[in-house]
Amino acid sequence: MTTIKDVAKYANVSVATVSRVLNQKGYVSKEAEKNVTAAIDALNYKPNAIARTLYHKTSGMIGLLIPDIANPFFPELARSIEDVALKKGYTVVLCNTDSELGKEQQYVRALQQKYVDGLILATGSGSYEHYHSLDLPVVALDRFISKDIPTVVSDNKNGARTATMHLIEQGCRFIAHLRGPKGLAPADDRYEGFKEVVEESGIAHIIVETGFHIEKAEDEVQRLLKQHPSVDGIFAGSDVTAAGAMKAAHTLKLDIPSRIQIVGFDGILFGDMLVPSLTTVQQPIVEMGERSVELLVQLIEKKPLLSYRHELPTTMKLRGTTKGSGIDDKT
Amino acid sequence: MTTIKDVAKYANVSVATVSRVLNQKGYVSKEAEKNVTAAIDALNYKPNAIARTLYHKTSGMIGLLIPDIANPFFPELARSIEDVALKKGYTVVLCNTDSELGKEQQYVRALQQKYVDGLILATGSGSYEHYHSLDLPVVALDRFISKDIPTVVSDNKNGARTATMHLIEQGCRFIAHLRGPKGLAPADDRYEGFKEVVEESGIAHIIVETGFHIEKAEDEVQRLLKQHPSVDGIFAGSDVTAAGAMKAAHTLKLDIPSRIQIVGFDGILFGDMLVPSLTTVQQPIVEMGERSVELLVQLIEKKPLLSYRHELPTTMKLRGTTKGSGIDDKT
DNA sequence: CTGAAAGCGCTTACAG
DNA sequence: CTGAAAGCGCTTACAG
Repeated sequence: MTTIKDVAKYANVSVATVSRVLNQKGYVSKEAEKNVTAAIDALNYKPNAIARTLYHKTSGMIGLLIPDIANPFFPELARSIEDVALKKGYTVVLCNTDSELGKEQQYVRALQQKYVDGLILATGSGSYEHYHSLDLPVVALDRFISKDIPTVVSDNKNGARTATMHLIEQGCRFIAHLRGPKGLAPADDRYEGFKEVVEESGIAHIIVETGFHIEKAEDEVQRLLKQHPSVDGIFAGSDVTAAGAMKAAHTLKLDIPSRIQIVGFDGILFGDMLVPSLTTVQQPIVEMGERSVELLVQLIEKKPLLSYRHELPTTMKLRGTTKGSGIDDKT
Repeated sequence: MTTIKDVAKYANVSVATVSRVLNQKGYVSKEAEKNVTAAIDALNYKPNAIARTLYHKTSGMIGLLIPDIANPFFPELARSIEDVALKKGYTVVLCNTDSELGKEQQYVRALQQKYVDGLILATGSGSYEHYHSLDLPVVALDRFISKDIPTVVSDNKNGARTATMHLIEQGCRFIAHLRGPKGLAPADDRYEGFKEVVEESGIAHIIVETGFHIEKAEDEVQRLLKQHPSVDGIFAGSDVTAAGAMKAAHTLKLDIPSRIQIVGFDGILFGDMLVPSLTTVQQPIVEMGERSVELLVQLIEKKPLLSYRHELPTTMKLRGTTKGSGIDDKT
């Protein structure tokens, strides 16, 4: 690799002068600048980012900690984060933690040693104390960590309310909720929203613990529908568990949506690949990714934040697993 | 951050000695070692990876270039790559190129400036010349770049052969192939495998260009099935296009698999979430990721490679979209 | 406007 | 066995 020294020699100036034209700061004569630029071109010189990092203590890298990129909610999120980061000149290091504290700490340590400029946390082992002593900009995404850490979430509770009301409006009289992991704020909020609406309207309901696992959802829904044949609506805590519910309904030969209606949560791409396509609460996944990068960059640049909690609105996506959308409506 | 100097001062030795115990090389007295270790603990010292990188010209990072992490084939691949990399002490930088040469070059440049140790290329704009002048270890994954770049692919041709034969064995008499992008080696190989089998066996067939896009596949298959109602089997070039075919069949109220049978290619997770679950050619995704990291590390460590072409076997995954699997078989 | 020098935090010959 | 010194490739006060 050619270095700044080579360029300086070629242009007949000092390395300081080369550095000045590289960074467009300090005075440089037109003459010198021309020679340096020519030398850079001639030698195809690219400044060494590592040396710069060593001096500036800032690497232009951000760490993205997620549970598992193979979980279909995260690729879309990661994609939008990476896009914005690239635009802002940052590079993204991908870290799959499986929500294990050990892996999380291993990553954080490795990232800190590399002078990453900040972290986006979309994972949580449940214990977050160590992030406070981190002395590193951190943004929580789709998770709540603490009040002094900027948080980007979608409006899970209202999304859940809307979904539940939609099921009621479409005629459901006994609604099950497939509840995500207890203690995980988004799952808890969706549960709350569901509960509020069914209780306000006096609709029969039942809660099933499925986490966010498709197999678990499939098994539990099969059991549920056998035990309670009058269940005619399911509000799943995620699109993945909604897919599990659809499989269960299909196995029991219950038609969707005429016999049983299903609403998911997330709005990930594969919901549209299902048959019928999945009615769901669309999270603003792209905006969530964008906002979290923007906040992180503000933190990195030590600009003041207007707000520490960013709750983005969800939208109902009416498709084939509920009535009244015009699609797949067989009633 | 505490530095090696702080540790040296605390332990009453020189920085050289601290460095020696850090790297376990050179002679250090028991006494000195004890003091240094104690100082490291007391100060919670972590060596600065950037300074090390500057000296060694090796960063412990590898770049992963893929078209789009939101394309459901890549998350599983990225996950296995990241897992193996972590075990081997490497960190993965995620780069979505959209198969655009410009983005690709922008990334490669940024990564080189950061002294990444190597690149895994699972993307291709079609033009690869610039990788030869790169002077950086590179492995091609799911792509062929050139003979002197180690390549990891699955046995696409044989996988396609097996899939096609399976359709024939299950009684198909007119088979369509949804062909992936022309010029992309894996898509071309699958097409070749399909063509060989249908020609050997004299089965009626038709080729439809769908790329790897679900909407395109859905539209084209609808048109196809109207125009050629006797088509009773579809070999899709990917699981995503298979999902498109399933949607089309459903719209036309053609039962799967009794009226039309479908086989996908890839074996990504969501195939099992469909109803009926998708019969497909399973690529050894995890092994592909593992192998590519192993090869890259061998290259980085300048160890000799036994082979430059690694073709991993696929397996038929019999599920509900073809007959004879025992699942969803309604004939 | 420009260059010599110190420093970012390490590692490793080289002397001793 | 140990330390002083040079060097990895930059940047930026400081003098001039």
